[in-house]
Parts: sequence; structure tokens; C-alpha cells
Amino acid sequence: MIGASAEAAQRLTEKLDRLIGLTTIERDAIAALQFRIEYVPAHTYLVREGDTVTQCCIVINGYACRHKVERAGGRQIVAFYMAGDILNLQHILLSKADDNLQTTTKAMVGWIATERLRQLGREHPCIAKAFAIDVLIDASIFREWVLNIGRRDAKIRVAHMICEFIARRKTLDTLSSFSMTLPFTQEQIADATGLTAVHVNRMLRALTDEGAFAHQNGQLTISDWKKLQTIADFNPGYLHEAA
Amino acid sequence: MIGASAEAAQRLTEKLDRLIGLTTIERDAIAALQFRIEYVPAHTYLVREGDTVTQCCIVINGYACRHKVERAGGRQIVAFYMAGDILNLQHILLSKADDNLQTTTKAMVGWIATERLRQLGREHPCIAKAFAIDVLIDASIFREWVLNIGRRDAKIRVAHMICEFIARRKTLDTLSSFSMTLPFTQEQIADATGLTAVHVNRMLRALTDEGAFAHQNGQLTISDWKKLQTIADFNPGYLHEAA
DNA sequence: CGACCGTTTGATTAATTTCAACATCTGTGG
DNA sequence: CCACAGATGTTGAAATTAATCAAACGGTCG
Repeated sequence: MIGASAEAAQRLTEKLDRLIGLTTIERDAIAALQFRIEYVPAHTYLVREGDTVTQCCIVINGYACRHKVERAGGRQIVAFYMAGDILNLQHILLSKADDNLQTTTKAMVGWIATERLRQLGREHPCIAKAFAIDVLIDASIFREWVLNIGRRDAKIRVAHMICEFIARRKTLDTLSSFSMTLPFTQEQIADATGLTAVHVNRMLRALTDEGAFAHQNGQLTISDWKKLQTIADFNPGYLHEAA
Repeated sequence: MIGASAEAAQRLTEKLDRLIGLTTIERDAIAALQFRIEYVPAHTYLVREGDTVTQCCIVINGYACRHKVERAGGRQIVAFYMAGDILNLQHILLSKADDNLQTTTKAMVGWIATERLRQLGREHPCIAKAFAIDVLIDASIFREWVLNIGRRDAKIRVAHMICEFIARRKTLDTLSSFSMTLPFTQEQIADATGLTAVHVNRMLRALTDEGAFAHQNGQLTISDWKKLQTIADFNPGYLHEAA
């Protein structure tokens, strides 16, 4: 059993190590960071649009999302976050939040001053580089979402979003058949794909019918990962995973 | 009359200066950069998805876009670029292109090795910071596009996209009434908003009818900039312009 | 002039939303 | 342990939005 702050540091180390590889010195520097730990229920706002933000937030366990709201009240989720993800690295350089960060499940998160991360980046250029790469990959994902929502039909769109979630969680194992929990309500999938919950329900049904996957009670079973990716027009290049 | 490479440096200086303000030393460092100048026709590919990229490209005049294509052939423009914009700063850290860069009009562009920009960033941390801020603002714009395409109806979507273009071109003057050239075909607007050209045409008509703007031959006349922004649900905060 | 590209318009079709009802699951307090 | 309330999931029918198909119009360039 390690302390909660150490666990946050551990998650961050794993993530950055995956991105560029870390030396012992850099690992130690990250391990020395102090995170303020917070246990929050589902649907808790971590940052609101317009806030001036001086703390970065890392997910230790649970899930969170980033979303924006248009005038008529429609909500669009623009990103999902999971263990190890830093929600708002951008606040290292931009203080004003232009959207909302909210947990989607019960979660454990860690907070650390943006100034502390700036200092870390100055002292360890490779860590600064890893932060920058993380931001660039996020941007690449946003672009794929624009394509997904703008040009793919509802069924493929939902399948693609699920593929991306799986690809980001799986981290490297290459099983063709597996099972996992989908920690989203159909309404959250709808808000992420620009559809309605009702239509997402029908598309999940259609995907199940054609054997893309089986699902019940939020449990998703993939019998043929390659096939699902084909159905979803999913090509993971845009995730820029360490090969 | 200055040399073309110097003009590229000039545009870049203006842009970075707008983002964070530059010292004389930094300006001189940018002025010392050598750009390889290229005059290209409309619809020229500058980078293709899958390319390994070792040069960054800056627009000196004309317009370009970034786009992705889905399996069925649908094209989605995910960003527009104009004079002073660096198209692909991301290749300073990611070598693989995950989408296409293409001019939309005849254009003059300047190329410079990513390694040269990395060196510049190492020698001038403030320039590195300006690069990072530019990337972060781009990411913020992608997120707004996800919202725009995912949740706003066609008319507002088109109006919003036009507002963003105007806001990025206007740079600070606060006229309420003005006129400008829209350098896009209706098909390009369609590819950027996730609609068809036919429907864009009808939405432009509807916007004209309700007095959002007048337009003919690609010339756009705005009589009430505030009103257009209201119609478009356009709030420029996400552009993070230097206030 | 004629070909081509982009724009405009109308009619029809397809995809998705909306509305409404009901079913199922989950957590909580009695 | 059960009953209940609230949230989530499911289904059907109608309404709406946007796409598709098709044709004509307008300017531009060789």
C-alpha cells in the first residue's frame, strides 16, 4: 500500500514513460511531486468554463470528460479521460478554461500547482517534451473526432468512439477477443458522438446484431477486435502510440 | 521590397509577438531563419496523411486547410490556415502526419527544417513557449469545432464557422460594419461544417434573408458584427486572443 | 464560343430527432 | 429483505432536418 500522492506520481510516470521513456533522474523528480488527493463522486465539476485555473488535475482512478455547451443547451463531450491522464495540461500556459471538466464516474484525482509543473519542465526538458507530446496527441484526437462527428454516419460513429476507448485502455496487448466494462451511459455516448441517446441505443443494437460486439449491463464483449475496427473505420495511427 | 524568406520571418514574428510579445533578441533570431519559398497553385497538397515530415510550413499569403478522409470518401476539413499560421508545428515533436495539408487558394508558403525550429526553441525558451501556446490554441479551436459540428444546427454551424474566420482575420479592429472576401467555395464550407454544398447554399440564403450578412461573388458584407455573432452563438473566448 | 467550375433551385429520399410510453436496473431507507 | 424512487435502457410512431438526385444558371478562362 503506497500513499495516494505517490500513486498519482506513479500513474503520471507510467504515462510519460510510455510517451518518451524516462530516465531514473526524471522518475525521481516526478516521484517527489506532492499531489493534493481528492475523492469525488460521479458528475462532479473539476473545472468550469471561464475559471482561472492554477492547478492541474490528474485522474488516478475512475473516468472524467471534457465538455462544452451551446446556446440551446446541447452538451457536447469533446474528450474522455482515464487513469494517468492529465486533464488540463493546457493550463500550464493558458490560465482561462474554455470548457468544462467533469467526472463521469466516482473518481480519485490528484491536484498539483501549474507552477510546480512549469518548474518541473524547466528542470527536466525531457518531461517538458513529454508534456508537449501529450498535448499534441490530444489535439490529434480532437481532429479525428471532428472527422468522426462531421462525416461518419451514426452507426460507424458510435463504433469508432468505442474503438478509441478500447484502444486507449488496452495498452498493447493484442488479444483478438476480450471483454471489458464500458463506463459510459448511452447518454454520454450520445453527447460524445453528437447523437441522441435514443439513436445511440438503436445503433448499439444494430452493431450487436451484426456481430460487432455483445453487450449487457455495460459489459462489452469483443469476439473479433480486427473486425470491430473494420466496421468502425478505426485506424489507430492518430493516437500516436509508442510502437 | 524585402526578400521572400524575410517576409516569412516577418509574418512569423508578428504572429508570435501577438501571442506572447517578443524581445529584440528573439526577433533577430527569427529574422535569421532561412525559409525555402514555394509558390503553389490552389489545391496543392503540402503534406499527406502518413508522410514522415521533417519540414514545417508557414503560410505567407493565400489560404490552406487541414483535412481528413473517411472510408466512404467523405472529406472533413478540420482547420483553416491564413497568413502567418504555421501549418504543422506538431511535427517538431511528432514526425508522422495524421492528416492532409492542402492549399485552398493560390498561395506562397515557406518551409523550414523542424530541427532548425527545435534549435530555435532550445536557444529561446520564450519562442518555445509561444509555439506551445499556438498549439494549445489550435487544440482549443478543434474542441469548439467538435461542439459546432456535433451540436449546432446547420444554419448556426455555418454562421459560426464564418464568424471564426472573420475573428481570426480581423485582428483587433472593432468596426461593427465591414466587408471582406470569403476565400472559400461553398463546398469547402460544407467540408468544414460536416454538411453538403447544397445545404450550405440554402443556409447562406437563410442567413442573408434574416440579415446576418449580405454576400455576392464571395464578397461578404457584415452590417452588424455583434448581431452576426449572436446569431452564430459565437463567443471568441476559445481563440484566446491576446486581450 | 464552349467547357468547366461553382452556385442556385426544386423534388424526393434517407437519416436522425423528437415525443411518448414502458421496462429494467440500482441504490436507499424502512 | 422488500418497496420504492430515480436513473438508465428500450421500443414505436411521427416530425424534422439534411442528404441526394437532377437540372439549370452564371461567370471565367483558354
